[in-house]
Amino acid sequence: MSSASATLDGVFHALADPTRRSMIKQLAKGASTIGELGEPFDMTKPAITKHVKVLESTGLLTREVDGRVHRVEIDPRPLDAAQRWVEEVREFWEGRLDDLAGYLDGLQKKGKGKGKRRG
Amino acid sequence: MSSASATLDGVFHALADPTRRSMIKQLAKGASTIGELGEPFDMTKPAITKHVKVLESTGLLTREVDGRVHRVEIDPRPLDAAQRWVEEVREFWEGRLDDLAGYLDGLQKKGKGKGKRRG
DNA sequence: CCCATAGTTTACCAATAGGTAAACTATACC
DNA sequence: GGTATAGTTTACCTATTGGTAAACTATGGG
Repeated sequence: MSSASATLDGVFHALADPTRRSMIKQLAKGASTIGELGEPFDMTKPAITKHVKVLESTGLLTREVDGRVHRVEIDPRPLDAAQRWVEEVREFWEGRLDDLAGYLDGLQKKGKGKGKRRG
Repeated sequence: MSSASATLDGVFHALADPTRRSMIKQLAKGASTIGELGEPFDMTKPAITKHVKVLESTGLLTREVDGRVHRVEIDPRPLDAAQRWVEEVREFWEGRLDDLAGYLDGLQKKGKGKGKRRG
C-alpha cells in the first residue's frame, strides 16, 4: 500500500504550487488546450509544459492530442485520496475528543481516574 | 487575499511529505513531545526539528515549552483551507456537469445546435 | 514549398528541500 | 558541580524544483 502514500505525495505536491492550483480550477470549469491553460500566466511555454506534466503525472489531468493541439481535461479522482486523508485526520481528531469526553464522563460517574494523568 | 494562497502553498507543501503526514496523524490522536513524535522515524533529531518547524510555520502544529520538553499538539484549522479549496474545485466540476446537462437538455428541446461542433 | 502555430526537449541556472554530523543551549537530577 | 536528557543551531551535502533561452518536432494552411 505504499502506492497510496506515493499518490498522496504527488497530489499534495501538485497542489502546493499556486500556478498548478489555478490551472486545476480553470480545468474544473472546462477542458482547454495547453495554450489556453497557460495564457493567464506570465510564464514561458516550457514552464507551462512542466506544470502540466506534474499534474499529468499525478493523474489530475489527462491529455488528448488532436492534431497539433493538445486538449487537456481534469480528472478529479486523485483529489479523492487527498480529501479522504484529511477526513481521516479529522476523524482521529474527533475520536480523540470523544475519548476525552468519555474519559471525563467516566470520571464523573465512577468518581475514579484510571487513564493517564495529564499535567 | 494573497495570504490565502500563501496558506494553501504552505499547507499543501507540509502535507506533501510522508513523514509530516504521519506526524499529523499521530498528533491527531493526541499531543506528544518532540521526542515521542520523532521516535517512529529512522531519522536524526535535526531532521525531526525541521519537519516540526515546517508544520509549525503553517500553523498545523502548536508548541508549548515545558521545562526542557517541548509539547506539541495539532491545530487542524489550516486543514480547513485545504479542504475548502478541494471542495471548491469539486463545485466547479459539478457545475460544469450541470451546464453540460443543461446544454444537452436545451439541444433536445430546441432541436438546434449552436455550440462548437466537436470532431 | 514556405511559413506560422502548438507544443516539447535540451541545457542551464538559482533557490529550496530533506537529510547528516557536530556543536550548542537549557533543564533535570544526583 | 557534574552529568544525562531534550531539543535546537550551524554548517554542509545532494537532489529536486521552478524558471529561462534556444533548438526542435509536428501540424496547418497559403
